[in-house]
Amino acid sequence: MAKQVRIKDIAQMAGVSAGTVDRILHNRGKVSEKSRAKVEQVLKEVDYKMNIHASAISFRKEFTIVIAIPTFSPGEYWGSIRNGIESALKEYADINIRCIWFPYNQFDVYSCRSTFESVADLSPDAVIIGPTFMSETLTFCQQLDEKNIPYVFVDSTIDGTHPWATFTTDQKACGRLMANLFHAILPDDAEIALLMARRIGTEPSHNTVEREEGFREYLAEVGKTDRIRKEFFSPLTPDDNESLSTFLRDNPRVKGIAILNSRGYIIAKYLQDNPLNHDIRIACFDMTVGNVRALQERRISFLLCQNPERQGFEAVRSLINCLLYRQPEKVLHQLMPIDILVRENLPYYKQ
Amino acid sequence: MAKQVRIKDIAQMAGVSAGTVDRILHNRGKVSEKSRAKVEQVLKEVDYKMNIHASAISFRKEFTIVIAIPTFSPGEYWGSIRNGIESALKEYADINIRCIWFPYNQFDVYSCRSTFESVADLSPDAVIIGPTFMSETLTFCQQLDEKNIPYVFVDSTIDGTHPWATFTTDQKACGRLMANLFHAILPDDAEIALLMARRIGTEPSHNTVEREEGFREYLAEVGKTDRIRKEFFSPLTPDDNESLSTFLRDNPRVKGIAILNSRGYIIAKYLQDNPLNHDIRIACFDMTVGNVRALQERRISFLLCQNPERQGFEAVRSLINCLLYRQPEKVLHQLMPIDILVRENLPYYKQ
DNA sequence: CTGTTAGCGCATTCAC
DNA sequence: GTGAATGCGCTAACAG
Repeated sequence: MAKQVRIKDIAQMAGVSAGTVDRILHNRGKVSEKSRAKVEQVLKEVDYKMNIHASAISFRKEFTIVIAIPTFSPGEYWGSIRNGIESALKEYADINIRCIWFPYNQFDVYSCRSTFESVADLSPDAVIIGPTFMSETLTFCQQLDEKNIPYVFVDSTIDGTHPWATFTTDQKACGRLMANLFHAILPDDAEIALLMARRIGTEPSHNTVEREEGFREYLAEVGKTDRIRKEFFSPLTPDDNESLSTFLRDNPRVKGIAILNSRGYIIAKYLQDNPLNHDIRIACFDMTVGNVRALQERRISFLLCQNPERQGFEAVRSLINCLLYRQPEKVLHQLMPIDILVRENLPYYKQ
Repeated sequence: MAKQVRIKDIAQMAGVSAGTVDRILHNRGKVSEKSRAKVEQVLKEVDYKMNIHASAISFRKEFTIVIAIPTFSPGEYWGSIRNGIESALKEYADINIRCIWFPYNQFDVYSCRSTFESVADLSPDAVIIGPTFMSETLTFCQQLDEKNIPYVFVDSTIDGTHPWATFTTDQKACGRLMANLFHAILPDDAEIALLMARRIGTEPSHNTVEREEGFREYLAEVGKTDRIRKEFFSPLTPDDNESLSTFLRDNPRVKGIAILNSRGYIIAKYLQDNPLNHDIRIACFDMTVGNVRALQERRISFLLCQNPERQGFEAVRSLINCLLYRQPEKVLHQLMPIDILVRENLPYYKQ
């Protein structure tokens, strides 16, 4: 195994000093054309890989990174993202990172707007954004672009921005996957209910729309579009879902219920309280506490998970790469794996 | 955010020198009871976390670690473990690790025995073992124990040994999961074929036995033990599976085929060449190239994957922790998550 | 047994 | 523009 090449070695080979090589590697400071040419020649010949430990240790600057994601109740999706971020901060505790949380209310545009404004005023070294409002995020990112502050997205992306990296899930693929599962588990003549959470005063979320697209696309491919029965329910007043009873009574061939967000446990609860005389399989998204319990008790059959912890973790990791090493990531837009959870493999995903 | 506590700080607080603190932290060298007590008192009060970068950088010793796992053809299970090991070595390139591969033939006891003997003679700093032969591994580990050489297991464990860590899958849970899936996807009156690969001159592998146990256990729990139809096939001569044809003809209610190892693609190929007049769903283990292709082409419905890359990666990682920091791992016996792969989420797992 | 000291590879500062 | 010098936190060798 060849010995690692050091800055000093490169300097010697190029007949300059270590300082000059450093200036070229990180393009900071002025360097004469002659030196630059010589060093770049050497760099082409040898495979220089910086020693990240040495780099980290002699890097004394403190970074401020701001995390602007929606607020959440314990055990919810955004909580997992936060967990991922925090475990990354712990892992990289040796690097001097000051981290400021700027949560905003994802159901209140004004909250989002004012949060983003304060962040922009603060001029941090980098930002992690969990976007929900499109135009607000766009404006925000333009400000960051102007100030040359790098930012990364978690959960989803906003078009027209220039993030350093994104860590998201392919929502359409999620929808396709959900359809794939139901197609696999249900008898040929069964119908599938697509239960959508009713949102007051807002359109359905971007994620949900994309998932439905994928869901329908897959079923169209296998020639089963006519099996879909779409219906709405109220996630906030679960007991008051009389329409759901009617719907299920009127559609006795519905053998599967797909919920394209994390509210499956509500339907599972409803069915537990108002049992039918035949089996119905439920699938939904995200390892929230409610869903996990329902999965354990077999009231939910499948859970699709988009690795939120990992999204948070990787977001921090990539920003550290950006700030410390200014190395362009190889994968700028990383799509998380979509985990399928059933009761039997659930225990191995906790942690 | 509180500033990191350094060895120097602890030394000052305890009224000793940095050298003494270092000796206590890593219990090397002799320390008086008095000093030890004082330092340990301080350590209890402050939350010391070593700066891994500083540690890594001043660590100049070269480690030799031996990797003793079965040989494999490209794209096979053990190849993924190797990939994981290599990507860990790349990630930790700054640490001076010399790594020697000692592959052995998992179908030849003598190969295993002689390989293990050479490794023991070599006296490396640490060993990664992919065990297949029980008593040979046991003897080997005893030798390592005597020489005080740490070792970790990947894939599976051997009882009676004292590994530093293990990275395996709960094979019984794998079997349960497989049963769970078939239970979910098949109509109530369907039967499930349990196809076992015939091995010449040896008993079925330990993994397979445990998986079958789990498989039967689950079906027993849901009262469907009588749905299992067990049968053997020859993985080495796939075209010569006349008995398979007979079996499937005689058991027309078999709607699912469970294969408890990675040879599902062979059955899928067989069914492609000898089509039946009804649908049969196939599920098996591991993301080998053959299985991945069959999954893409919908000839296999489900693949269960035990994260072999991660096993390899974590094995290296834990050994580095052991050798460098002598920190006991919090999780010594780590069970990998069991991923369920279908055609639609497959793309997001390549990498 | 203990304290002191010389690096590890890199970032940064300061003379030249 | 450039090179030399200093220090980051830790390990290891050495002198007492």
